[in-house]
Amino acid sequence: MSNPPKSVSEKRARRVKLSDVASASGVHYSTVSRVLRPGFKGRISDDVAERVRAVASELGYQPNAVASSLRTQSTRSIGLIVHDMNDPVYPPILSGIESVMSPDGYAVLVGNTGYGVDAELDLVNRMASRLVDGIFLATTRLKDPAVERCEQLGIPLVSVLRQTASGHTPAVMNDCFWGMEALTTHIIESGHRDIAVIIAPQDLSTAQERWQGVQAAMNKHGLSVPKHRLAHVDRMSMDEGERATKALLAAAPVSPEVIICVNDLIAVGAIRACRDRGLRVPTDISISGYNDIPLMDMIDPPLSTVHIHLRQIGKAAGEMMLEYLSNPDLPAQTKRVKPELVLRGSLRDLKR
Amino acid sequence: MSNPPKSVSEKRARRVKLSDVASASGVHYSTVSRVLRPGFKGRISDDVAERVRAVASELGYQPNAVASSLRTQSTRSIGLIVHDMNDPVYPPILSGIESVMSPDGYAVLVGNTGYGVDAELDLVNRMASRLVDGIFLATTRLKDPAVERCEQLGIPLVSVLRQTASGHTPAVMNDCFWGMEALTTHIIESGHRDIAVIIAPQDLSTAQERWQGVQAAMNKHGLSVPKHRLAHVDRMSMDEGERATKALLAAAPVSPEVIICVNDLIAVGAIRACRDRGLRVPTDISISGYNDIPLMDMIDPPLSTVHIHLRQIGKAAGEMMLEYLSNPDLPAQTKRVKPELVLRGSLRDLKR
DNA sequence: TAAATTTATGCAAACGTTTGCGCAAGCTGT
DNA sequence: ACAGCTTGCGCAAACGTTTGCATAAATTTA
Repeated sequence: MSNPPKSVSEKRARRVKLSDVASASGVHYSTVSRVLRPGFKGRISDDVAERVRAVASELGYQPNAVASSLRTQSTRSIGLIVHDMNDPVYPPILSGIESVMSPDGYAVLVGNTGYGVDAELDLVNRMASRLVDGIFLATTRLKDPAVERCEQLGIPLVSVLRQTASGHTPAVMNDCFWGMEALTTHIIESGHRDIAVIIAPQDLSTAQERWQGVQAAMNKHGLSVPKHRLAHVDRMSMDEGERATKALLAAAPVSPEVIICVNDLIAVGAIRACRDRGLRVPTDISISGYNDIPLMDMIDPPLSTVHIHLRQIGKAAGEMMLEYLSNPDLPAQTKRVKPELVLRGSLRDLKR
Repeated sequence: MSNPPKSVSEKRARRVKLSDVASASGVHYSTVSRVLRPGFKGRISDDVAERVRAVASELGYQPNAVASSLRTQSTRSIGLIVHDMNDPVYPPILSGIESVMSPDGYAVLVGNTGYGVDAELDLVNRMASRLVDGIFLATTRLKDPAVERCEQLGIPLVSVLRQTASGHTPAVMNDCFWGMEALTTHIIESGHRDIAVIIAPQDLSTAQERWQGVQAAMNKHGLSVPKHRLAHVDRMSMDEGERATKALLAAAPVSPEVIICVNDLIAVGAIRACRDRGLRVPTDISISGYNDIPLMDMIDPPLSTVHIHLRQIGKAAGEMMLEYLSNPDLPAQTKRVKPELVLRGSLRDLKR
């Protein structure tokens, strides 16, 4: 019946609050608030302000952001939703965003969807519940329920890397069409004709644009990709690239001259699969990637790819978010950042 | 180009709150709270509960986490402090943490210190201000003001990868001493005698243990590292590795047989620097890393290194945090996870 | 059938800020 | 000296929950 005596738990140290500072300096706590609130000017005499500030720092006062948020309806926190932080494209974006938002006092809440569309919507709801001031969505699908939900809730949204079909979402993207068309053109001009392609789900604008870029370049040269030279991956990982490449190599008796991969990780998987099949890269088969993630210059062979300015895109997205936060009625704008061709050793020149 | 559906002065949509649901279902809002609060059992009749739930979902009610946090003094959010998310060791840790904390409703706030100790303390303060329920510190120094601050504030802390000098901090670490000693022993047993080492700042337990591991193995074989075979890096990046290696190669007329690097990124930089100097790896010089980050099996030459179970460490850290959150009086425990030697092509066997 | 107990709900006080409003002083100008 | 202004600060009401306590109704017990 008798309860065991409650253990002498050292409670979470009592935080000093406004009223503590107030009584210690002999003023009302609203005065303390006015003194300490950044960007509050005038209205309080200098000597009082100074005294309050002294007491506050002596007592080690730190504002309670939760209480402040409840009152001001702004949490100074923003969400970043990605497929999987383990994909090396995302950390530089996070860095970029942080570098512009953090100085303004924003904290970043990251969420991984694991490529799930339900998880994505769930994350938006959870972040909305936490009253984030805005959301960066890097998983934007051409038709995306998460985007609709944000609009419905009135949460400022900036789409990163990708864009919706309507194009009505504020977004900072890489120019994937341009990049992939340029890369494909280079490949064709190096003499390749039997071209295989590994593409990603076409409900992502990045995947769609890259595939369209390939097709545009090939059309321009009177070429096209036959069905047996086309493979699909569900997500961006080396394993998926390996699997798709094996399917590709098994689909026809003779292997293609080159495999254009939607992304570097896929390309690395492709290199692995080719080696497994005894094919030398690029002697027997050429391979290209996209993104130019770190280490692509160090692998064997060094990967020819398209360099995306990820950090710059992150910074631009952060700046765009700041704009929308200060002016919610701004019309949606899309910024496209041009990538750069990076030619290394994984592509053979058949002309020589 | 059509214009976006411009809604008139689209304010942030008014959130439906408890009292809305209450008046719509004809009960007091406290009743609604009791019905909706997860884990509240009994006390409310089934028909009322059902009606309230129906109204709530019809109105799309989502609790205001900020208000809830203010009342309950718990934000269900935790902080993760790292040096730099661009270092590939951190994303798997984040994944691991998220995989165990997210199902319990915790959100993760990430902060990058950029290797700054002031930034670290600042991050702790900012997170404390936001009332995070706990902090994962992956930047723990042997003597760390941030750790002290957390203790002082009573914020549950789990140190990840590293440990303080006292060892009194809850922590999940890799057994760096064991790993580096094993690797070094292997290197010595492969016939290497002229061994160079690139180490990191010794105020980090990881760096310290690895260096001690090297020394222990060498002592056991009657060897030691002369001053001109020792180089230092300030942070973990390829550039730093390249710089340190160049210093190493310039410090003596004859190059060492092997360079043991504190970390994979440093090793990659070392490979680059050696190539720059016209040295072939591993024919002319051997190189080893530590961590086994992704792609280390694909670079040229494939890197011999020590594999850390990063995701597993993240999960263990998450579980430990959950324990401390539910029982703050638990004594500090340190969990060490054993790594694995991964031998690939970057290490030459001088015995054959 | 009254008393005692249980059950289901309402009431109102927190949680720690921010901020509009009001009111004393102190000042200015006539 | 007095009306009007300005300045500096206190007062108290929010913000949207959670939760101890009170209470009315329903049920059981004596």
